[in-house]
Amino acid sequence: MKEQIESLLKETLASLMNEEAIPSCDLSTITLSTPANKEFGDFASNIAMVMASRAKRPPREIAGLIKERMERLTETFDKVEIAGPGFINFSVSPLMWVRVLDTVFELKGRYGFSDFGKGEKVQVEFVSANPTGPLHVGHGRGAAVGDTLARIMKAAGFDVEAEYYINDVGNQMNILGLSVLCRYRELLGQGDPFPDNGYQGDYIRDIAAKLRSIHGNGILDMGEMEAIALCREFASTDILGGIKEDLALFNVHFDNWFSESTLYRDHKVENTMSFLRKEDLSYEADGALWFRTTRYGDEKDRVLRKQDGSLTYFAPDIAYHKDKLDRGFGKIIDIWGADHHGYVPRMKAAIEGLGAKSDNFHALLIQLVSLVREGQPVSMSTRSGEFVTLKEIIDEVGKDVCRYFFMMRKSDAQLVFDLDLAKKKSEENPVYYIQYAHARICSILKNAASQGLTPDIARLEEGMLTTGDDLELIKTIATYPDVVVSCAADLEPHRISFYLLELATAFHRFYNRNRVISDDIKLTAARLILIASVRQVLANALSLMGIDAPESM
RNA sequence: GCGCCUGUAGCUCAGUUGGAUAGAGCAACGGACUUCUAAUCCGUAGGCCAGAGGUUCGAAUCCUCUCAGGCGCGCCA
Repeated sequence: MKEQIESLLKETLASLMNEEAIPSCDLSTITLSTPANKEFGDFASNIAMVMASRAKRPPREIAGLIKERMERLTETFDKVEIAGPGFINFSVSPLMWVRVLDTVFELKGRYGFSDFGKGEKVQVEFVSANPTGPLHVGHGRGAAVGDTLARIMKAAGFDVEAEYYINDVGNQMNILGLSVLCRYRELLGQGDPFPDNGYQGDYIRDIAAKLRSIHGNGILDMGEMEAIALCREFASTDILGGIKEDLALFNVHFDNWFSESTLYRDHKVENTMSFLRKEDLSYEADGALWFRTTRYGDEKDRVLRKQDGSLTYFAPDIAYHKDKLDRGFGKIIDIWGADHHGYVPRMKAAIEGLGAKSDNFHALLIQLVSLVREGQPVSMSTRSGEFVTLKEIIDEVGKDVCRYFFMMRKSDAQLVFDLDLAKKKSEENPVYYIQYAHARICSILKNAASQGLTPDIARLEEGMLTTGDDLELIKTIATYPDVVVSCAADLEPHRISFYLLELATAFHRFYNRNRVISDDIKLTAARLILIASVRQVLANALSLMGIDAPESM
């Protein structure tokens, strides 16, 4: 709806500009706002005030010209008014609003989809946890945000690929191998001291036990390097399998799993290094190799290859992002923990050095999650193996609650996850509030069906649903596509959770004040169409969040 | 010391990129079940948008400074 009105406004402005009645300006920057106060109509434009200074005429005079043209569109508008310093307020006619329901019925599960993204190739990379241990709560938030964002951007017309980057190279993998080997030897009565920097969690013992049941004590006879390598490969495969299971349980989907080791195998790291040297973006100093990131605004140059000859984490990461660019993504979105924010300028510099624009790259930073149980913080530290896994939380509170809670805040705000609240099946828990609205509607529809009544858009009579709560509900339904677009455009998927709350609230209010099934046959038919539309939109929005829409509760 | 994020009702947070009288939900208080699910609804109360300047028709939003909290400033990953 908003889009329709916007394009009408733009047409009007374009014709006024042609007549040189108003100064020309960039039409693409024009947007409508929705006034906080209902008395000001459905949409408002400040365009007259923006133009006033350049036109050297009072804003209300310019507003008058626009109003006069727009008013002629009597099918669309009930009234167009000038208010305050020069706002133009549009009240859309109820009949226009009601037509939104035709769209919902026509598009069904695809209502809310658009071609906003115009098929642009986008990659969202998220979670990307090292395969050295199970996913914990913090990964869960990244998973929920990333998966939801990917779904939203698909709906908004982008060509999206969700990717998981597997850091399966480097020292931490050897430490993993060594940790498993030690536990394995322990099982066989050989008590080597456990390494200080080893992975402490019990899952390491489980993996060691699996190795024993497969290999017996055969690994004891191997050379140290060979044994570690075997343990490393077995453990990372096993852990990655577990990660995949947890993500599936969480309804998180990836299109691609990208292994860091393939960057080396396919010489991409090497090629990227020589590319940088050729472009004079790297240089030798103090026995190390540096990237000139300062050329692109970083505060200091960064090391690519250390004095000892090994590469930093940054080096393969540049190769990885070069590979992303080579795959043709116009937007590269990385979802990182907020503690990596110092890494952003460096990566932006790398992107520019590789010949792309820094806007092609977006780092979405996810702030910390802290757990609270019975009012007390639950202590977590990865190093000691004392952490709460994602799976434990899902098992405790359920997938739906978990996903919703992770999306309740904008991602750069810290999140307190209250386990007691999450488990409450009451009004305090927004997930149940929303799902309850969906279930209620299903219940009414079932009830109606038992009386032979089914929602049929063809039987919607003109003039129905044009007032009061009915109209309010329709207006809320109508904003849904705008919400999806705004989430995608601003990379703020959390807004969808607030929209759901708003729609559920509007429905519950409607339900308590109005009857759907009544003696009034025409009104009943119309309201069945209305609530069926609400149900559809609830289901659509929930599905973008990967949350179920239950038919009964 | 430098940089980034945060600061909005008692609590937890929104605020559509600068718009009109700053909004929800909890908690508090008062109401609504013979009626399609009360896991719901209606009403009341609650504010110097951390503070001070500035930019303009107009600021919670942009700029500068101050204060408070969090996080980063490796040839770690």
